[in-house]
Amino acid sequence: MRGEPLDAETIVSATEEVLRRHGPEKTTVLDVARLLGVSHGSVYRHFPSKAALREAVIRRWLDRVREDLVAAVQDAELTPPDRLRGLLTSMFAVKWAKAREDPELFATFRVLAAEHSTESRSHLAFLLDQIRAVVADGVAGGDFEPCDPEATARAVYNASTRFLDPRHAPEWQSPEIEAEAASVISLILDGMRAR
Amino acid sequence: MRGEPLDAETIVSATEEVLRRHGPEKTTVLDVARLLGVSHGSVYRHFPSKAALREAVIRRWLDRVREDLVAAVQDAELTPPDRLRGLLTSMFAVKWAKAREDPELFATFRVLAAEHSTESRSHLAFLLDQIRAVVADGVAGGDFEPCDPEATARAVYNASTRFLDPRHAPEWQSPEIEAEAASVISLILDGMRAR
DNA sequence: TTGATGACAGATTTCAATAATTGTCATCTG
DNA sequence: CAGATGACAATTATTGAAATCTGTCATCAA
Repeated sequence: MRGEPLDAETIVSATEEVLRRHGPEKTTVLDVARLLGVSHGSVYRHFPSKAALREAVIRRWLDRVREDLVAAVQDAELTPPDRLRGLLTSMFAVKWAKAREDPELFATFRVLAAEHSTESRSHLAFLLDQIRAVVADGVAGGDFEPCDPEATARAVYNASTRFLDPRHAPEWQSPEIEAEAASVISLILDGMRAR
Repeated sequence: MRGEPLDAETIVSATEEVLRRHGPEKTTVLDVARLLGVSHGSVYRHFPSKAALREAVIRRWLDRVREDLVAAVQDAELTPPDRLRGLLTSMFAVKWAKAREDPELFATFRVLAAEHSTESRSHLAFLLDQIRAVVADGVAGGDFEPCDPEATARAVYNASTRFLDPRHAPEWQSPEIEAEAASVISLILDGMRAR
């Protein structure tokens, strides 16, 4: 019924657009099909359920957050402490930027993320792994106190919860948030540095 | 219409009871009056609005949390680092206990606290002050690195968000939470200890 | 006089009927 | 045949009329 062939990617983009316009509660498969000019049956050819479609949307969103993060981290010839500071600062900045540029859309993705814990968990695993790698480097090179990098990475992440967890997004509007984050990062780094 | 005189305290207790039974969405002033065997007009003699009544409930609840915390902190002759560890551990334990013993009631109070930010803020100020006092002691006695106790207390609190903020209560069910909290506390203390 | 009452207006919530959505699938089209 | 369609049953959301609640206040009782 249309010129271009309908594929999953196109459907995901259309879904994102509908989500942007109507929010997570009011987007229906029918809306998505309408935007694409196809019947809703065609959408079900590519996704087995509405939940699967929403999951594809959140997966792509999280993929892009990871891309942004990788782009933001300049893996220069810095020492591990400086690299860890840079990594955390970038993690915060990437999330804060997303949350600030379009708070409603961010809230929408937060709902989707809460719905699909598998995707959220694998995103968390990625973040932890980024931290763990820098910690391991620092321990190996003697910049950090000896420790289990896995456990320490988790502690660092946990201490950063306020600056990373979307549930705290409202607080990210405050102008003080940058100073508070810097203060926590310094506290963490001081705790890890070799004596 | 009743033997005992109706006072604000009695009304607050009855409101707590109704909240416990019906949850925050479904408790009405009429329910409270019914439980007390008075007309709802009598409730309005003591509280100008339903919001004011709910605020009184959350104030008393937070008062009691503070009492529990003060009781839990043994101000023994410990060094400031050990006292800070004990303080944070107690703060976590008190909140976790409340959340675990009756999750629905805890969720109810969370709703009330979100409604009345003034009360929440003054509760936060209390917690920060407890931390600040120990930090100041430690800095004065040379146990901690020199720092601004006010700012450091805030950093310590921010790093503890995951273990203190009611929005994270679901995670407090996990058996790993104690180990994770201990790990973050150690990270924080290592960062503060004098070198 | 102090404190309780219940009628009342306006706002909010409930509930059942109505409409829309989800997911399936037999059918159609190129 | 690959891919799209829309009728359909089951589920979920919307709607609007009726019920309930909030907050006020004139009235009453002790």
